[in-house]
Amino acid sequence: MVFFVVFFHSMRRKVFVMPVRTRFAPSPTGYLHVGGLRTALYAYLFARQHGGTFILRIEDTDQSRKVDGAMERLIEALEWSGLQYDEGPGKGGAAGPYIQSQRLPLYREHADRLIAEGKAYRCFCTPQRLETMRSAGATKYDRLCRSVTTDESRKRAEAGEPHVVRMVIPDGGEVLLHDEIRGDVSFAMDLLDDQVLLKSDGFPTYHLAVVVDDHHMGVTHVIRGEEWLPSTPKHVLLYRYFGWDVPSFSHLPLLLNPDRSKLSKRQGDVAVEDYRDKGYLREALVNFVAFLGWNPGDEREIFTLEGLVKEFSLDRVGKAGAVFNIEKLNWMNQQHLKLKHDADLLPLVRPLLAAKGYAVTDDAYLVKVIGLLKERIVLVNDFSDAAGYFFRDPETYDEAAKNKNWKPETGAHVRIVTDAFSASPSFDAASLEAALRTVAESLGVGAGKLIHPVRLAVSGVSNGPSLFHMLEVLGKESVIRRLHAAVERLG
RNA sequence: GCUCCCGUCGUCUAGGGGUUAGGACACGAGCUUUUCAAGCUUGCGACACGGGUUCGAUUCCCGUCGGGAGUACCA
Repeated sequence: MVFFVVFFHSMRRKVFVMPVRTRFAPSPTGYLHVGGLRTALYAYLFARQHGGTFILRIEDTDQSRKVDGAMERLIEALEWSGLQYDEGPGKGGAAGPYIQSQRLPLYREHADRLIAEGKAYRCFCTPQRLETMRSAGATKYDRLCRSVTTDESRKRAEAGEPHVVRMVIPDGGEVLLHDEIRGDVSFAMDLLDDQVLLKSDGFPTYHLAVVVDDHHMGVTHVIRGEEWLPSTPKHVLLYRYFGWDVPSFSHLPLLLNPDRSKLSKRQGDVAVEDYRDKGYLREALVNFVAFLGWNPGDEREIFTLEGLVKEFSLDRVGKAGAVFNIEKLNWMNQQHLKLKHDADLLPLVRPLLAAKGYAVTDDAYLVKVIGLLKERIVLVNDFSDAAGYFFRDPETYDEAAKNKNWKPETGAHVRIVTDAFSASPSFDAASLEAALRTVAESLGVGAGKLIHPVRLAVSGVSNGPSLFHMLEVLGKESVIRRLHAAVERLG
C-alpha cells in the first residue's frame, strides 16, 4: 500500500496528489556530520513512512572546496548507518544524475531562462568592487549591473567578460512561507540581496541548484537544517519565477555543542565515522540522533530504525536546538548492545580481538564470550580489554584484589577446589557451583572465600561475569591450568 | 549592526489556562548479587524576567533579556 500526500492548491482549489519524495543533499566535505545524519534520518523516516522515495544528492558546486574521496566516504558512512537511499550516486534513478557537478547545463539553461524573462541579470562587477562595497558597510549588492542594457549585457558576455548571474529581487512587499515545524514566517523583500545564482566559473550557487534540482527530482518535502531558513525566501521567489509549485519545508533545529553553539569539530567528534570507530553501534547512534529534536510522545526511548519509521512524525519535531549529550548516547549504546544477539556482534568483535593479537579461531567460543561480556560494557570496543583473559592466561594478578582476597590459607583452599573441579563429572556452571559450595561447606568457610580467589586466579582481575559461567566457557583444561599456576605464584 | 529562529530540571524532553509540572541520562542513597555491570526502589533537580488577557497563567499576547543561525561568486 502506498500513502500519498495531498496538496491543496488553494488559488485554484485544485487538488492533486503526488507520492512523497525526500532527499538528503549534503556537500561532500570529507565526512558525514552527525547533524547531517539526523537530517538524513528524518528525511528517510518521512519517506519510508509514506511509502515514498528517499534520494541522495551530492551538492558539489564549490570547486574550491573539492575533497578527493569525500563523496565515497560520505556514502560509506550513510550506508553504515543503515539509511538506504532509493535514488542517488551508484544507485541511479530517473531524475539523475544525482551529482550536481554533472548537471551544469541544466542550471545554465535555467539561469538563461531567468535572464530572458528579466528575472535575473548578468553582473560584471569584480570581486574587488564587491569587497570595497562591503567594507564600506554595504549589506547588499547595489544592483549596479541591473542597469546594463540587455544588448550590452549579451555582447559583453559573448566577448568573454567574466560575470555572474544574479536574481532580481522585487522592491517592497514580503515573502511569506510556511514551515511545517515553525509555522508561517515572513521576510521583507527589501532585506533580500540580489543573490548570485550562477558563478563566474559556470557553476550554480546553492540557491539555484537546490531549487532546480528539487523541482526536477520531484522533491515534495524539503527537510533540512535550520541554517537554511533565512535563505528560503529566495528559494520561494525562484519557484515563483519558474512557475513551479513550492514544496513543503521543514527546517530542523540545530545540533549544539555543550556551549550551545552549532555543533562543530573542535568541541568533540562530529563525524559519524568517529563514533563508528569508537565502538558505537549504528542502532544506538541512529536512535540517539533521532531523539535530538523528536520524541514519540510517550516514554519509550529505545527504538530500531524500523520502529522509528513507524512512529516518526514531523509534527512532533521540536523547535529548539539540542545539545549532543554523549552520556546519554553511551547509555543508549549499552541498551542496544544488550538487545543485540551475541552472534550478530561477532563480526564487530572479532577484528578488535584480532587486532589485539589474540588467536580468534573458534567463533562458537567467541560468541559465548560475547554473551558473557556484552551486558557489562558500554562500547563495542570495550570488548578488546574486557575479553583478554578469555584468550590468554593471566600474566599478572590485580594487586588490590590479591591483598583483599588471597590470604595465607587461600592457596590450600584453592587447591582443594581445583581437585573438586577436576573430579567434576561435567564442567558446566551448575556442577562447578555445586562443587565449590560443597568444598566451602566442608572447609567451614563462606563461598565468597573461595569464589573471589578463584576469580582472581582464573582471570587476574576482581570483576567480570558470573564466575561459574565464566569457568564453563573457559573450559576445564584452561581453568585447571590457571588454578595451578595461581597457587604456584600466589602461594 | 540588521534579519530570522528559539527559550520547561545540568542535558534530552512530556505537558499545556486549574497538574504534587511527568519521564530519560547524569549524580546521591538503598535493595539485589560471588565481583563488576545491569536491574529495582528512592533522593536531588526546571517552567528566563516583566507586563498584560483571565476568576486563574508555566501554558495565550506584548516587551525585555538570553541563546542560536543567517547576512559570500560556501553549502
